[in-house]
Order: sequence, then structure tokens, then C-alpha cells
Amino acid sequence: MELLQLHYFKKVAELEHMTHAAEALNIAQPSLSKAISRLEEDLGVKLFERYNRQIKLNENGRIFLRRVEAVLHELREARRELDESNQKNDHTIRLSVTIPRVLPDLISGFLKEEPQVHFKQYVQSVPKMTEKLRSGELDFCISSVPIQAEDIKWRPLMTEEILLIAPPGHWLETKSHISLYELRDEAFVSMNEGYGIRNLTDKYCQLAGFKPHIAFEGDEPGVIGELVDKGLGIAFIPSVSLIGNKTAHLPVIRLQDPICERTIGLAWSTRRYLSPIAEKFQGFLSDYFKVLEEKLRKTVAHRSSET
DNA sequence: ATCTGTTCGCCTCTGTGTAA
DNA sequence: TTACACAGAGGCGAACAGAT
Repeated sequence: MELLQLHYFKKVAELEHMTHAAEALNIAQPSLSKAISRLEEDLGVKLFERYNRQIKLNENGRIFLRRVEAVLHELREARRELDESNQKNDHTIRLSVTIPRVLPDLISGFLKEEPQVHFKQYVQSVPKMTEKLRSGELDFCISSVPIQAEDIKWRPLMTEEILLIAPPGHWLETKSHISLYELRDEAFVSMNEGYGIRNLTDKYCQLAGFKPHIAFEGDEPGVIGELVDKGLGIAFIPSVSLIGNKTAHLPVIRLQDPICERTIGLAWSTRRYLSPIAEKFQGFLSDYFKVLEEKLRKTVAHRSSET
């Protein structure tokens, strides 16, 4: 069995079309047909069902494909590891985050220690993140939603409080704490459904016994504070949103019954080789978020006591 | 007529065994 | 270690069969 045959098989399995696969592989179609036949002969089983002019991957083919993908993945990782140990890589860390607000401080902090590192940041949905972690297109994801999938490890980095902001002059302005249920008749400004923070706060409201009345929803976290400021409604915000000055003048109220929190975590693929620099970044993240968690706790205590 | 997969015949290249 | 013969895989174009 040849490595080349495995590459050919993978392409045919993907496209389920001999001619298209041959074009993609830049070889003549009969060569590909023969290579697949030889592979099947070698394995002693058919990997494809032939119906008239179509070929379809059969159960044997699906089983074999899973193994072939794992083998080819291992080989790619082996090459990466060798390149790394021979200093051929450019120290790139590919990162996706659901909380971009922390990025400038986080990255500049790490670059002070490791100036040769190059970061690539991507904005992605959690399902896309999972897919890209698995394929090796991403090294890490920092997400506020646990990523649970085979071969993916998700480790909590920090837990932060979810708070309430209200327009100046709102009756909540004088409160430092409020029970969630007392907000049942309020109008909310919120992120669209599907965003982690929205799903989480909907769940908390449901636990408190009501469905929030959403007066405005959007997909731009940066404008939530401004909309609240204009009096469109109140809004749930994670503590980390207190970083920056867009909400600096707005009353901040802490929630109770239940206490609302969310956990930020780091996800990576356990099947992939982590370069020494990536491992160092992992350690840096743990320390960074430990410090940030403490800083946010103090900021929340200070801001809520101002009301 | 066109499209698609297989088979055939041929050439080239590579790996392996053997002799010098 | 080198040179040579051989087998087998990979490549191609041509031809074929069968479906649309």
C-alpha cells in the first residue's frame, strides 16, 4: 500500500467522481481508476459501490476513509513537529475568540515576552471554531461557550459576573443589586439569538420565571452601551465589557436570584502537536485571565457601589 | 452524441535481489 | 559498493461498454 494511493482514495472519496478527482489530482482518469482498483485488490474489499456511471463510497470505504484521514493528519503533524524542532516555522499562533475586547491587552502582553510571535485572529461561530480546531487551521479558541467535541479539550480560564446596565435616570439607577425576577416587565437591548451571552441570559431569565421583552436586538456588541444610554432599554453585559469607557457613565447593577455568571475557557485539539511557543502562550493565558478575573471583581464591586 | 468508468497496451521509474 | 536484471506501480492514450 502506497501513500500516494491513500491520497488518491481520499480525493475520490471526497468527490465520489472519478473524472473530477483525476482532474483535481492532475493525473489521467484511467491512472486513478487503476490505482483505486489496486488498492481495493490489496485490501481484499470494495471501497466504492459502482452504479452505472456513478461511484459511491460504501461502508468499507467509510471505515477506511476515517483511518486514512487519521494517518494523513498524523503525517502532517509529524512534518509540523519536525519543522518546529528545526526552527523552520514562523512562530504563528492562530487564534479565534468570542470576546475580542480582551485581545489588544492580551496580545500586546504576550508580545512583550515573545516579540517574534505572529498572531492571526479569526472571528467565528462556535461550530466553525470546533471544525477549524480539528482541521488544524486554528491553534486555540477562547470562548465563552464550552466547546465539547471529541479530540477537543476545553479548560476554564476565568469566571465573570453578568451585570445589568441601565440608562441614566432609570429607576434601577439607585440599586446596587437586583433580583432577576424584578426585571420581568423591563425592555431589554440585547444581542441576537444564537450569541453565547444572549443564550445564557435567556436561560437565566427562564430560571427566574420570565421571558425577557427584547426592545432591540443586534449583532454589534459595541453599540449595546450606546443604545442603553439613549434609553432604549436595559442590557445584560459581561463584566469584561466594563473594560473601556463606553459604559463608564452608566449605572451598573449586580444580579441575584440567581447570581448570573459565565465562564471563559480555552479550547484546543488534543490530536495536534503544540509548538513550544503555543504551549508558552497557553501558560500565559492562564496567568493573564487569573489577573483579569481579580481585576474585574474589583471593578464590579467599585462600579456597583457607585450607584 | 455525450459522458463516465474500466480495460488494455505500452512506456518510465523505482525498489529489490544478486553477482562481481 | 557498484552494476545489472527483473518485477511491479504509476503514468498515458486509445478503445470499449453502458447510461443519459
